[in-house]
Amino acid sequence: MPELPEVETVRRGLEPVMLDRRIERIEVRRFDLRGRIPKNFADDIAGQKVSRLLRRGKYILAEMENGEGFGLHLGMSGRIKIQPDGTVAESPKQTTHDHVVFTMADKTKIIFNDPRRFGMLFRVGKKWDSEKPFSAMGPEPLGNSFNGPVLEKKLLKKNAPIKTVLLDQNVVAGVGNIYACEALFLAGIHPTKKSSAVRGKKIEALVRAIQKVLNLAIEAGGSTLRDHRKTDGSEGYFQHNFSVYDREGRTCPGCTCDLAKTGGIRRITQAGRSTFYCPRKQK
DNA sequence: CTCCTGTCCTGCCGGC
DNA sequence: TGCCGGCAGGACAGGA
Repeated sequence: MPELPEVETVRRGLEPVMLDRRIERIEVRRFDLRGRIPKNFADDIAGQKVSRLLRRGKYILAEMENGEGFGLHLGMSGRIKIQPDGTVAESPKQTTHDHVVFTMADKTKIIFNDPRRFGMLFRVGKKWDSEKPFSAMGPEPLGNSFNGPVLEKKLLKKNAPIKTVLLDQNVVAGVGNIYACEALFLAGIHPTKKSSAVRGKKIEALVRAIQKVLNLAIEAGGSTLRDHRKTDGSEGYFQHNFSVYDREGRTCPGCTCDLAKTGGIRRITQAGRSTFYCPRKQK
């Protein structure tokens, strides 16, 4: 589920309850998420104040007052639930996959829930930027270091289809299956086009398309297909603004095709993932 | 090295 | 209604 906009939505939801607040206690109920939560995780982190709350790609990073901290990845189905002290109890079904519970000094509970357990929770050092997943990670698409020339350099090195390459976090951070499809549609680029064959103005268009779709999705609170929720439990609504994703056989925005003739938006499989595109507008 | 496939895990949806 | 196969927003190992 969570791509950059969903993760950013969650990060923003965490700010008011976690930033500059002390974590009193951490209860890890299940350690066997992806990569396993380190045994000492709770002891290492609890008792400290959160001094910064960042996002890098699809990861949320919490930096503690001693400069170290932790990383959180929501995987496919991860959610963060925030419960003020005294919240009414949830049903067993809602709490079954509550794997980690952070209790803040003011007794607010921050719960990491993840049915599929593809999520990750791990420690990072002061120089997390030069550690494992982050050191090789591509630029932040909404930051200053993402532009045509930077993207072009990366795309030139690849022979895989452009859609597949956009999913590579070392090319650009935070883009996943939904927003790769949407950005390619906006830029008018066919998803099977070879990465290295996307050149010049198309690259500029792709940069703008990625930025546009991510910004719009953040404003909408992300896309809720099944799992994504804001930290208050409400849904994002960008899924209502999809141009092609999950719209096989339907028309794209502003479409003038005869659906009966064209069959509308197509769905193909690339590198094991569904790709949606408009064969008329994407070349 | 690059690229693709399979795998991790659970839940849900559609078809029969 | 009930069961079963297929599919899902991600990341990564391993094989070609």
